[in-house]
Amino acid sequence: MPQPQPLSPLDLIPFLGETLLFAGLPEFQLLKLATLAIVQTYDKGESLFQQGDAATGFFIVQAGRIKVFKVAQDGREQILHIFGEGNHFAEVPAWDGHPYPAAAAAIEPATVVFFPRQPFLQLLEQQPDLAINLLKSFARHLRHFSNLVDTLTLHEVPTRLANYLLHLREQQGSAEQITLDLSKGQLAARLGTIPETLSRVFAKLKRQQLLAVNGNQIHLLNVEGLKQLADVDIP
Amino acid sequence: MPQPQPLSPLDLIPFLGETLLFAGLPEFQLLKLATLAIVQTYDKGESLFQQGDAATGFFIVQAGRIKVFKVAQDGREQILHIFGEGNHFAEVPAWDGHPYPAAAAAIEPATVVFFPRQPFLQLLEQQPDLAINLLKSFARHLRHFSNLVDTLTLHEVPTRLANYLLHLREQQGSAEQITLDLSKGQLAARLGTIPETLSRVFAKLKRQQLLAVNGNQIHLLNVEGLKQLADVDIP
DNA sequence: CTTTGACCTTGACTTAAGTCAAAAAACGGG
DNA sequence: CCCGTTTTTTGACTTAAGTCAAGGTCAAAG
Repeated sequence: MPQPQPLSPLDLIPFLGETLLFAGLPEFQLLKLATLAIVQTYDKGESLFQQGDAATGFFIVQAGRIKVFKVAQDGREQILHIFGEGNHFAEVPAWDGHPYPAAAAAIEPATVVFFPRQPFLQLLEQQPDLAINLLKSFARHLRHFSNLVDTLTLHEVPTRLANYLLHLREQQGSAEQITLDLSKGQLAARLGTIPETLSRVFAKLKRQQLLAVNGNQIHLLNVEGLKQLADVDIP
Repeated sequence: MPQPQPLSPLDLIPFLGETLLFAGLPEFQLLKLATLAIVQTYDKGESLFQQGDAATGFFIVQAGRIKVFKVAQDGREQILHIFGEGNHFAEVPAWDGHPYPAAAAAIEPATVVFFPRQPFLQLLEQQPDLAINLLKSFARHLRHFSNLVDTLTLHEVPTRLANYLLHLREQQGSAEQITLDLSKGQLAARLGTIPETLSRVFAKLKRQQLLAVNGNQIHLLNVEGLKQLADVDIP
């Protein structure tokens, strides 16, 4: 069960003002928002909502990370997106009122700010800026999805992994030593495969001297080779 | 090469007013739009733009159908979306100014209305209603994508085909006799597979007495069986 | 007609990746 | 520090779906 946090709305204002969604909103609106917000904490693995649940609102991550994912009947998971600090998600269901199209759960202990649907819609009417921010967010998500479909259907697992690792490398300052930001099991779900296969692909890349693995530490031995394998197109 | 059509702007107004994107706009705005619009016709197979092209504007389909798709280096295609009469597409690139993330081509002779980016952005600033319509459109696309990823990664080809056929059946009035709206080759690309595999899956479903195929006419012999195979979840 | 080209189907084969099972390694309390 | 749980790896096997190549079908064009 999520723990509602007794936290003063005032403490939330600076945080909200820095999120992309609420950037540029006047102070008094942020205050209103902050009073509506419900801060919740989740344990690792705990579920925020299931696919098909009625959409009651949307979320902003304050700490930790949340995965949004689809589940097959056989239990296999496909992660659609992982959201970290300052990211917001489930705005579409909050906005259009249809059920959540995917499930969400914490992949590590997390604190999120929940905004109920109705007040959010009201605010949206009063604040054209917010509509623009929402558009930006939707546009980002659409590009993400188009990229995801490309990756998952037109590339094989080694390519997807190489891609992922190279992105991670950039995020972490382009050194050859990188730290996985997901457990291997979760990484498999992110890449649209299963842990066994991921493990084998890591083994294969090791054999090819492309990288070395030590727990969640990956040493990229041959970045050029990985790039060739990844052979990305426009994201 | 697309043929720009010499068509009076006035003729376009009623059409534009009925599209979801421009629904509810005042007449004088529609007129402005109509003067900006460039009507183009494309032959079957002709390309509107390539993935990575600079986004110069967006499109509304007036007649025929357009596919938006990703291409792998080996030439394999994944269709992301098919747009028919009254549908609009590529609003994201037109809006955010980044390159088109996928390619577009006509799957049959088509007439589209092209709107250049800059005037569109100006109009958007003047018309908050348009921003709302755009949000609706983005939201629809996002749900479509989340569904697409689910289908492509969590279900096998026979399931995907059964799903497709059942949707088609609903569209066509729920009779057992349906007409494919795509060539089998394009259907394969839509379902994330190749023609050979699709052909074999059709053969398999025939063998299981689930359907009968005659060209683009499909007779659904056992709708319940297909539903079981499709075993859809929330779209 | 009959020829041409686009589209579709079929067969034989290969391959990427999933399944199942078990062992090994890593982790987190108590 | 040890024990039990979770995560990861490995092996043997299966399977869905892709590749390659050859025919077949059909309709429009000559």
